[in-house]
Amino acid sequence: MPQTYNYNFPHPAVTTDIVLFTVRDGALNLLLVRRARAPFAGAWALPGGFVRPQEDLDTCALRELREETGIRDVYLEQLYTFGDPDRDPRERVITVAYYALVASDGLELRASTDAEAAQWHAFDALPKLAFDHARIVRLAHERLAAKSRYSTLAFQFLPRDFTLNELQAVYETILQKPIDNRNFRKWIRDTGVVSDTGEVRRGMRHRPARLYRASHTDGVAILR
Amino acid sequence: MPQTYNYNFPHPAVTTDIVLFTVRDGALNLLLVRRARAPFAGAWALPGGFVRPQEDLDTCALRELREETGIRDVYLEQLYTFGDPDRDPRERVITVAYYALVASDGLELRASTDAEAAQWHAFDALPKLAFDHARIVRLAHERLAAKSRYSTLAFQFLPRDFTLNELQAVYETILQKPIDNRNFRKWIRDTGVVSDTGEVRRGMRHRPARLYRASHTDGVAILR
DNA sequence: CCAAAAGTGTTGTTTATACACCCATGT
DNA sequence: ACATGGGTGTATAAACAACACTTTTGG
Repeated sequence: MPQTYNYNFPHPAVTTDIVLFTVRDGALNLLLVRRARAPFAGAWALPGGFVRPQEDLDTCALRELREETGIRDVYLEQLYTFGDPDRDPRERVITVAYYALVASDGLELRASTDAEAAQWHAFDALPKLAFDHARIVRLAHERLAAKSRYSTLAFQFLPRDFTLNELQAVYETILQKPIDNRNFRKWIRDTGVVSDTGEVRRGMRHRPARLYRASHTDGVAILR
Repeated sequence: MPQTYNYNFPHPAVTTDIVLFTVRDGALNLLLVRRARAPFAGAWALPGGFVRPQEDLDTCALRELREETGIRDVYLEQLYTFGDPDRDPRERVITVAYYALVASDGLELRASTDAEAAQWHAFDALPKLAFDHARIVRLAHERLAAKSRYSTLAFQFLPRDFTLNELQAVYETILQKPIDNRNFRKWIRDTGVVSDTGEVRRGMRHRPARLYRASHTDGVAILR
């Protein structure tokens, strides 16, 4: 006989959903999982799931990401809480949405043999999404673009060491517009958020690029 | 026999809490209610309460404000969701925090005879607050100050018609620092967010001040 | 020597800051 | 007439935007 949990007034279910971004081959991508069960069986959805009784919201988001995609060590930030009474046809489900950023280099998705496989999708060619997830994705992207303008958020898409042109390419991808590279280099250097490692990246068939890394140890610095 | 609500996995309770700001006599104030029941009986707390099954989160916040304080027609915006498993000693309670702004002129609090009276408190002389409400208040104030710099949020503290010096005083209150008034007037006029009503405020024992009102019909405009 | 990306300065424009006096009214 | 807050301009500094050529490497 299954255990039940009883309350003397109605309680909604609470989930976290995560919009995980990365930049791969110069395109903004995000991670979706294919739903195995109804509702929206077979549709693509954001990774996420129910909050456990003794679990912090951030912890829940990280756990769900790890369980559904095998990915850990992401930059994670709360986005917004969606609580439309009818957003899930089964029962009242309030979702605390997060967005997360991860560098794509050396990133392995969990073996994707089963039906609940996680896959990267190009941001500008997304499939139809389950629930109100399209709305969540839209808001996450707005926040990503807005916050990139005044913080080092975008650094999270790159490995520890990177060239300034790689960083610029990330900004161009996020903001969806070209940036003047002299102005970009001046800006990024004047803010003091990168330090020259002294190393260069060789082996390309052109002039080697200096390697930089973020000056701040971890997290995201706010500029201006 | 009381009705119970049964689920086959644990569900947290969900509340909304509202940090309602106003500016009264040149000071930033916020509305607190005194708790009648345990936990924290007798302590001051943010107005708020449980989300009903068929109720949107925003609607819940507005309803709780109305019920506990009699106040309606506020500017309301979601702030952050707090879900520390131990933030409420009774059971797991996740709260979706909001902040709200209201003009203080002609504002009547609900009759405050009972123990659950709502009262305005000066922001820089707040009593100890119940739960994690002090943390919520701190975040709300940071957001208020930050967003005032690039939006017309602060207009919400004033009635429809106002003088530029009244508006400046509101900004000085929020930002906690003096502003040069020639620069302020230039800024606010160049952004085009106010229009001259042609009216003036007379009866003061000094030169009458021109009255302005927000150019945008309602809501908050983003500048820059 | 060629292709490819790395790297570098100057100028004009816009935006932010600092600062002090006259004006219109009510009493 | 005087006290009170309302109202105005200019000069300097800082931030931002536009723009094109030289350098270094690998093949």
